[in-house]
Amino acid sequence: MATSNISDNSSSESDVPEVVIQRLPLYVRVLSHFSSAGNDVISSEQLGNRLQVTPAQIRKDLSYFGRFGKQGRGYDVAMLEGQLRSILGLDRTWNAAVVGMGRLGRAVVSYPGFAPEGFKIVAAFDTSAAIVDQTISKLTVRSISRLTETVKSLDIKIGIVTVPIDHAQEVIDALVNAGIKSILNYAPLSPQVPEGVTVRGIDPVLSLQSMTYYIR
Amino acid sequence: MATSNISDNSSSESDVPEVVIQRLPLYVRVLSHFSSAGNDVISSEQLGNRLQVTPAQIRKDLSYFGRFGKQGRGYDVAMLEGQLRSILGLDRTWNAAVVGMGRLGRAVVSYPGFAPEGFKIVAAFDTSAAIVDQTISKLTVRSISRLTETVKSLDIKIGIVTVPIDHAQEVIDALVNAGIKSILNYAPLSPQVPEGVTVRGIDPVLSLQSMTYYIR
DNA sequence: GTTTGTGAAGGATTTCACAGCA
DNA sequence: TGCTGTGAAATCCTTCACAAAC
Repeated sequence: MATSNISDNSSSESDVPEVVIQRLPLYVRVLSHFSSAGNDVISSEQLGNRLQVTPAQIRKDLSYFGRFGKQGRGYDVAMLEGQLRSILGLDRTWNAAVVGMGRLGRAVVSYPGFAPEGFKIVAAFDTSAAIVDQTISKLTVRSISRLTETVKSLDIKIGIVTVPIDHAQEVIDALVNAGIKSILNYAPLSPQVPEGVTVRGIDPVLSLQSMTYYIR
Repeated sequence: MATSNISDNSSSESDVPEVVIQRLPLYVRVLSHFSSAGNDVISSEQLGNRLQVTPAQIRKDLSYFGRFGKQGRGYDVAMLEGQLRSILGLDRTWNAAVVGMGRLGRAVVSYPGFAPEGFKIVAAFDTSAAIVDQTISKLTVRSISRLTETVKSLDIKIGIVTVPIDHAQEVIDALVNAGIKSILNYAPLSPQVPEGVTVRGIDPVLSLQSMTYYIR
């Protein structure tokens, strides 16, 4: 986990390296800025400059999925963005559930950055009777006992864990039991998950702790 | 980022791979849990099990820094934790400044996870006259024009960027100009920084966008 | 002239496997 | 016996360099 803090337990990967998959969203982001700026063609060198990545790496990464460029010219910005979005599964919306409605969970459900990218938080869970049934950011908090049922009925594919560390593993187990295969984990812990479940950790302390090495 | 989303522009690295440095904080974390649980010896296999890392990798990682174990026995938990903390520079406190006191900045300054790990947020900055001079979580918000002066006077070594994307690069430039070498960036952008400055990005959307590949 | 796509080369990281020590 | 530390091997990832396409 850069920060990393990543755990991919997928079983039979096609054979695209995990690192490549993680760079694609960066490319999508730059392409979308580039097209907003009115450019409709981009070269691997221009794309690389924005991301401090070599042009060769970008071309190699893209070559895992097809031939998207034109020699002598570069890539059509809108087309490449569309292709990458489709490869990543970003050409649809994804429903997510947040578990843990303390300070952090509240911050997450009210974060305005998810929805524009197609990630919709459609349910919020907590154990505390004091919080269950409250309405937070238009979501009625549910008891965690209703997790599996809700995951099914609302077609939830992503779990976001914002509980304190001492309940994080059990919440992750519950999400896995409910059939969730993608988990965004804000708890400062490397959870155990079965094969086929992907966890990404968001852990600012871990990031700080590795940066200090370079300035100590 | 891994969570990825990392940019290390350090110049003359000793020659310890960056990935190794990023795993050390994970080891520290497990060691600290382990010692709270009352164990005083741990093997590379036990440590690896907790983190889904092979024992060989742990031993190899540690071997960059010295010989900390005892054959036939394992590692003294407290000793190893202390050594790793010292290697990472975690045996002291670090002062940090948050720039951008909107929703995200407020969440960051009130996050209780930094202080126990030795990261003290000692200053908060914003551009908006409406916010400057307000007190948020015991910090009086300062005008960004006082950045360099404050970095010096408060011995700030870490910058935390929580401004909107369209001001993020200029804020990062300002931090670099003020002499900051470690930046934790919450803005969804890969900033340009000179050599010798390390940036770690916290970017939940990017994490989600690479997970969907595996479930699409 | 420019820039892609890609085998081949190079470099980096991980894993193996075992000698050596407690 | 049990487990570390570490060269060597294996694997993985990045960069090179150039033929082909526009």
